Amino acid sequence: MARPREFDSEETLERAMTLFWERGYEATSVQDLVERTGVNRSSLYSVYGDKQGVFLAALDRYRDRVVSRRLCDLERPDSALAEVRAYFEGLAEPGPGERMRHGCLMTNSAVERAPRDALSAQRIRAHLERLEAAFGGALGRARSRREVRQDTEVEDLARYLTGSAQGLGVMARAGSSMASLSGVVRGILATLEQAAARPQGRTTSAAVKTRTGGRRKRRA
Amino acid sequence: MARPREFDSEETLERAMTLFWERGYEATSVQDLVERTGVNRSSLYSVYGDKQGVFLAALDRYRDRVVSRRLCDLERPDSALAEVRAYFEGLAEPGPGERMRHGCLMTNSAVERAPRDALSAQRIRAHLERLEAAFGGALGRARSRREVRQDTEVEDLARYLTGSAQGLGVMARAGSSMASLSGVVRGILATLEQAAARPQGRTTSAAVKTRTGGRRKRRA
DNA sequence: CGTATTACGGAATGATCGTTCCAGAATCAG
DNA sequence: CTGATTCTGGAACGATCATTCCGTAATACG
Repeated sequence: MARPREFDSEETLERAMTLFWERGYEATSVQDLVERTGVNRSSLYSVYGDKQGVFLAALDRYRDRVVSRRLCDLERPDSALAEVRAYFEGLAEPGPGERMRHGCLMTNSAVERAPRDALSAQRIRAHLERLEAAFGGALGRARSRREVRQDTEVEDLARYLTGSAQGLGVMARAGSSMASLSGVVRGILATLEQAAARPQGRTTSAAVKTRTGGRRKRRA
Repeated sequence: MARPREFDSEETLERAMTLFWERGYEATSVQDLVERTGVNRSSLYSVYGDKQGVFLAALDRYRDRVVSRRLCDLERPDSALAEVRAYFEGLAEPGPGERMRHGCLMTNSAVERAPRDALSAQRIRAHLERLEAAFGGALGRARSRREVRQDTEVEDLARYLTGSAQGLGVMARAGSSMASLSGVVRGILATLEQAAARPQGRTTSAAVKTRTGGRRKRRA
């Protein structure tokens, strides 16, 4: 009915998200957002209401794009141990555009925004529950398929993996080298596999490969 | 030689530290510091130089008081598996004054300050290395004493524990319930113990309690 | 074409930011 | 007590903060 928008809201949100990801909420001014997105102040305010609105929209985009892409395989209804492993191995890879150097926007926001912004806190809580559910689902199936021990405490393990993922984000943002991050991931995976591996598997005795002959380890 | 100070620098730093711990760096204004510490702006600036100076002093105090107290047992030259366990169990306890609800100042600063402040980043890096060294030392001795398997990758395990501790701080700050935090700690410990326990230990066969008769699990 | 409607560009708002400055109060050496 | 020295209280600084306002440009409908 009237003058159409001149800016692409996808592109705008993407840039805003990246900016918040890099600098955090408080250290990002509206002026910074204007300059980075190329969108005028008035337009930003008319679309998103205020700075918090831009941030929440950016956080939602992060969830729907960045997080969902990483969790895609893990959240499939047939995911199991291999997908858990792949998720963490993916976290230690350079990734496109060195974005991981800034950590995880959810983790960063959990630290900086959750205690001061109820709406952010709500989204972050939901994200953590989503992560835990994804791990729990995969681990539960892994147990059903006897990829891990039958007495594995799936809930505890899922919680531990959720926490470990947050820790990885913190260390990445603290400037840990990629080698060091890989070390943490290796530690997480090694620990997970040792904990979950069927006890018969690692002994030197002859009683190996009983029951289902399923694979036990992927990496040589 | 002249008029003496009217404020106690110990008390001042303690309060500044608590404030930064609660709100983070950017969300804490110098005005907030003045009001919380009761010290005048001029005095704050004459003693600490600027806001960053106050923050760094607060961060150092956090390291020397809060962190050192928690790491005290773990850093003893005879610490081993029990001290690692005790460290994480201590993290899930309410603690004095509900301080843990704000997470860990080091972790918070790693996220908010490290990418933007080289001096903070340096201290945080040192802190992470300190944590890793403490875990590594204890785990190394645990291996020497055959409390854990001989093929335990101590370095990987230490890195994983360091990361897990950061993750705990994030979740605490995100508002996770104490029960949930306990679950994460339980997951970390269970995973650690499963990973480190001698493989013969958990089988249902009769070959239990061979070799050194050391305990394997504390919690029933 | 004319007009209603929307977006744009940028100036202007008051508040708050970190920091500085200075006059007066308080303490010491002599 | 006197004078030198240091700390204190608070005003004042310019810069920047998030937000609002408004005149103008650009489109769609009649």
